[in-house]
Formats: sequence, C-alpha cells, structure tokens
Amino acid sequence: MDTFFKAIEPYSKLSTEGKRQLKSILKRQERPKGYLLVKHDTVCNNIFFVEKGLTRTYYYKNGRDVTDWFSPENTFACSILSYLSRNPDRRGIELLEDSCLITLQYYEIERLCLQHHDIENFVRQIISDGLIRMQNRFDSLIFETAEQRYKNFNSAFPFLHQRINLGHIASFLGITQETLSRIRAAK
Amino acid sequence: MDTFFKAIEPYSKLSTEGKRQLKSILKRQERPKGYLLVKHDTVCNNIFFVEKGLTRTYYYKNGRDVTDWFSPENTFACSILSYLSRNPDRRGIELLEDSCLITLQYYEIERLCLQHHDIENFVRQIISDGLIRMQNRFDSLIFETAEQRYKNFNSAFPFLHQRINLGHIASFLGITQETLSRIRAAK
DNA sequence: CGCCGAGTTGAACTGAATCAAGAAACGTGG
DNA sequence: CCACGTTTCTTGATTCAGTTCAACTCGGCG
Repeated sequence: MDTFFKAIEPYSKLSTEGKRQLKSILKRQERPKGYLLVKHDTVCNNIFFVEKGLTRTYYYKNGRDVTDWFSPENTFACSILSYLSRNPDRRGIELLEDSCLITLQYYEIERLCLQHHDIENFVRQIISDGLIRMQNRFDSLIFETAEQRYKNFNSAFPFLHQRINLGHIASFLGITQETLSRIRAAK
Repeated sequence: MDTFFKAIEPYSKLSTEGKRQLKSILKRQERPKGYLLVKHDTVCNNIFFVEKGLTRTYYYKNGRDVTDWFSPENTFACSILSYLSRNPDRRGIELLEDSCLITLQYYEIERLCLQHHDIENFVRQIISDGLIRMQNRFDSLIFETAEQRYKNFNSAFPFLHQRINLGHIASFLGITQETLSRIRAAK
C-alpha cells in the first residue's frame, strides 16, 4: 500500500482521517499474465493502481486488436470514459505480465467524496490530471509524427519497449508494425 | 445570467448559498467579432461561458492556422490544458461574431472550491464531463473518418456550418479545405 | 532438426496533401 | 444598382507518406 500512497502524494495533501478512509476501501489482488481486468463493452467500475506488473488497454478496430494504453508499475489503469460516464466502452484491459493491483471502486470513491471534502478535492485533482494527460495525448497525436511519438514513448517509459512486442507498440502509436520496424531501422 | 445557471443545472445541484457564491464571482462582457479572448502561448485564467455569439479556439501548426474548437451560444470556451496545468499553451481563442460572455476566473473558482464542498463537487463534475468529452473527441479522431466527423459536427451543431467558413471547419476536422470541399460535393 | 512467433524487408497501391487555376459570393464605393 | 476587388469555395493534376500483402530472416525450443 505504501507505494500507492507515495504515488498519490503529489495530488493533494489528504488529512490523516482522509487517508484512513481511503485506505479502508482499497483492495489488493494478484493476477497472472493474460488475466482480463476489464472486459470490453462493459462498464468499468474500478480504477486500478499497478503495484507490480504491466497492463494493456486495447480495443478492436475493423476487426483488429489495437493498443490504447500501457500501465506499468506505479501508474493507473482504467477505462476512464466508461468509469466516468457509467456506460460500457469498447476498451478492455488485460495483463501483459503477472501483476499486483490495488483497486479503487467507483461507488466507494463516490461515497467518500460526498462525506469528506478533502477526498473530493483529491479526486478532483486526479481527474484534472487525467484531463491534462488526455489533452497532451490528443496534442501528441496531432502535432507529432509517429517517429517523435515513439521517441517520447521510449523516454517516458525507458526499457518498457523490451517488455512489449512490436505490434502492440505500433498500434499504440497509430501505425502498422511494418512502419514502426522501418522507423527503427532508419537510425 | 439565467442561461448560465440553466446550462450548469445538469452537472450538480448547488445549494442556494453555493449558487449565490458562484454568482458573486461571475463577470459579464460584450466583445466585438475578431476580439482576442485568450492570446496563444499565455496562461488561460478563465473559463468562458458563451451567452451569445461564437468563439474559435485555434493554434498554429507548421505556420498554419488550425481550428481546435468552436463554442457557440450556451457552451463553454477555454484553453483547458493551460487553465488546469497553469502553463502557457499554444491555443488562442478569438471571437468569430460579436459575443456576450460570462467569465469564471481560476483563482476565484479555486477559492470557492476550498470553502464550499458543494462547489468543489460541482467543479469536479464539470471537469469529469470535460474529460469524457475529450476522450470522445480523441476516439472520434481514431475511429471515425473525416466524412463521419463532418456529419457528426453538423448534427451536433446544426446550422453552425453556415456561420463558419470552410477552411476553419476543415482544419477543425483535421483535413484540408480542398478535401472537405470534395466530401461535400460527393453527396 | 524443423517448427513457430516475432521482426524485417520489398513492391505495389491508395487516400489525402499539395500545388495551381478557375468560379462564385460578398461588400464597398461610386 | 452596378463595377471591381477580395475572399471563399471548387476542381483538376501530381506527389507522397504510410498501408497492404507477401516473402524472407532470425532466434528459441520442443
């Protein structure tokens, strides 16, 4: 649990009571590689903090498996559109490695938000941060070439490319595996 | 002001006191067509509610003017990345028509959030909604063709295309003006 | 030793951008 | 109300980045 509380520290200074309350709703689970955390086209009721391991968020586009996001240790995984809108989303989440996860459940979080102003603030900060990331990601899609995005990906997550196969990275970048292979070869 | 409070009603039921507090920080302004609401590469300190008129959020990409978003009556305009992150962003906002705007100032909003739990909750809902929109927009960029996006744009904002010239709409859709002209001609 | 998944390389194809005119719409002043 | 210039929109020809399809290489591993 410590890694979790350390990871969220930057967002908001929770009171001791707030921390205690938050801690009380956390659940931890260990799951093997290949485990399906969230099934596509269902409502995502949890935010997952990855304590150890690696998740892949993906969807199907024209019958093909496309990667939407990777979440390695110390980051969050969630089908955020579904989580917030309470509607099913096409995104599913699977484990690329044996992983250890901490789960935050939607209704528990909402309950705590109503009861504790400092938790409401904390969650607002998390959502704001999510919006900032989303906008940055949108911008990277618009302003950067696939090559730049590949570099950014490598500097944001050094060594991660060694744990993920090329096809998944390519679809995450929005290009074909062949094109990524050529980008790599070109330098 | 009434249109504003009507527009925000779906987000959260503010208390009478919350409404009063919120009302106290609102500012209204009328500005002519062409007026620059937010200068590019500066920090955006306000969220604007468009009571009347039309704004265009834009940026420069490889020396070209590209439209990021339009905000007609009863919607919000903001350089949200800058507003939330407190950093300058490339986006500027201008008026495409004479407009009447209601301004929500960052520091005032933050102050009210700290003081009133129900306003904090309201703002969280607004941000959550923004994240949902952002994700949907991201998805439309990935899953839809320019033609579908043009149709969606027209059904989301009927008649708006009559108030905006083709080049602005095309760059908003992520294609050239020539291509949009051909899409139109094809049906 | 041969199979299998992952990655690379090659050649043809394609959708959209670019470049370049031309047509239509608009508005301002005479 | 018309003439003229400017802006906006359309149409055509060419080019190019990236996809598609297909074959090939490489490194495990039963």
